Amino acid sequence: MTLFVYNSYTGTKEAFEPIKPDTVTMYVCGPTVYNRVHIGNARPVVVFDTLYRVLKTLYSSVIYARNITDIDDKIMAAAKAGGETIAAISSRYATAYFDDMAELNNLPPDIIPYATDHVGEMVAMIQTLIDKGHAYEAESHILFDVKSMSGYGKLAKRSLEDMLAGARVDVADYKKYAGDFVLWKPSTDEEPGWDSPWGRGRPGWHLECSAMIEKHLGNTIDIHGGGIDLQFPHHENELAQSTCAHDGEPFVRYWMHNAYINIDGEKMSKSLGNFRMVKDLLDHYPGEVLRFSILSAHYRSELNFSADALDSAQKTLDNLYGVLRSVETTDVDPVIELSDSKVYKALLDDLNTPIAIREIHALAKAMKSASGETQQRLKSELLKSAALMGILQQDPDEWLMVKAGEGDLSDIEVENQVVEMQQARQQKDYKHADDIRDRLQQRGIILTRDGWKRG
RNA sequence: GGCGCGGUGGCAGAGUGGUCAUGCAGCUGACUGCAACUCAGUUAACGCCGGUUCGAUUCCGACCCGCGCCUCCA
Repeated sequence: MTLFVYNSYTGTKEAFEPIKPDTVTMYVCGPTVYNRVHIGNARPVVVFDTLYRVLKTLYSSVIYARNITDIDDKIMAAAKAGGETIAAISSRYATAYFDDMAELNNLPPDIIPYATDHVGEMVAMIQTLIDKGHAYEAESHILFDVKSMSGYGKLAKRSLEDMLAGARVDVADYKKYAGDFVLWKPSTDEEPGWDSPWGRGRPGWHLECSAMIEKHLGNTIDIHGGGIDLQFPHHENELAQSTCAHDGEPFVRYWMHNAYINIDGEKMSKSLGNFRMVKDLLDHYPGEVLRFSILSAHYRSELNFSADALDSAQKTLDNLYGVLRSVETTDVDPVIELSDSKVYKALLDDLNTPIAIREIHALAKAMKSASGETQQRLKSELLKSAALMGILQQDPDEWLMVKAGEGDLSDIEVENQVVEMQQARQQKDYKHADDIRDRLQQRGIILTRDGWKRG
């Protein structure tokens, strides 16, 4: 089986082939930790987590690194505003980030490098770039000399001249060329800083990824992922730094970028208030609903988040879990060849998760009408292929009974009410029975053929 | 101003030069004391205008609309 991925660098879908036959190296840009993360930040995590799961089925070793940017002017501003150190701020929000991502069923990466742990490596890379004639010092800043690199702009597929022609931003006058970007900048005494050959200062944003990739994954990696917004300038500049520091060695074999999540702010705020942070969404929906919503669109398409879409995702998962619950699992777990799975096949085609989800529905439908061994085989295939996307792995009973933000009536109280209602029905005391039903409904209890559920 | 992306049924969202996406919602039927749940079935789309073609939602061009990026500040 071959994985195909869309390579942003070449603009085409390509058969994936790692440098080493059995090992894949993947790096995904993580967050700058100065606040709770936005749902948009969750998309690359969910997308590349899915890719990570798929890669693990194909290669014996997959090394996945996702960084934490813990030095940045935004963090400095937040620290100053709150009277805290940047370490306190970044550590608090990094922990919150890990919690949020875990709620969305994301596997932890193998390596989580922190920028502040790699200042030495960054300084070394700057020195290399200076020595090789790709960087220069100006007014205590070290700048990357864009003109020293041929092919700059190739990842973003734009001409530098075009971009600069239309730029609306003032250019710092110490730059030799307007396109040059900062590798190192000076810190005042009050600002966080590290000693360097060029004085006390701090690194430019793009540098950390180059330095950490070099240290943990090598000069050339297989996959580099992140949001499309990072393509330029962040990834373009990473590419420039790393390539120039390594005398033109290839930096990344496959660049992958996910599109944005759009939020209809007005609509959202009407129904659910401030809705953009993952944490806030988790107050209204289980993490798996958010994950399912993210995966319901192809990662390279823009995705619309709305209360409608999330409610629909919730309903869809409820239905799928309901089907799973209706089919009891026997002791025998049939051996399933993933290679026969249409879900797997869809994922191998550049992570076509909408098709994969369609095939999950097809499996569920087939499973319902099947019986015996066939049914068990279908159930196993359904569960194993859904696991590739990190969904449908919970106990269906728990999923259907317990939902985020519910739970003021205990299970036993509900049971008692249901029994009382059934008795009233048998005695044809329909008024009493309907009263109980209405009361349960108001508390979010839905009666079903074989019992009840919260919803 | 420069460069680029997108407009699919009520909503979300795939895909294809000529038979189905799929899900949620809706509708019809079964079940029910009536409902709900469940089950079976079903309606409905391809921004606008030209062109290519036997045939275009799918290819080409113009137009309209929406969106993104333009360099420490995703």
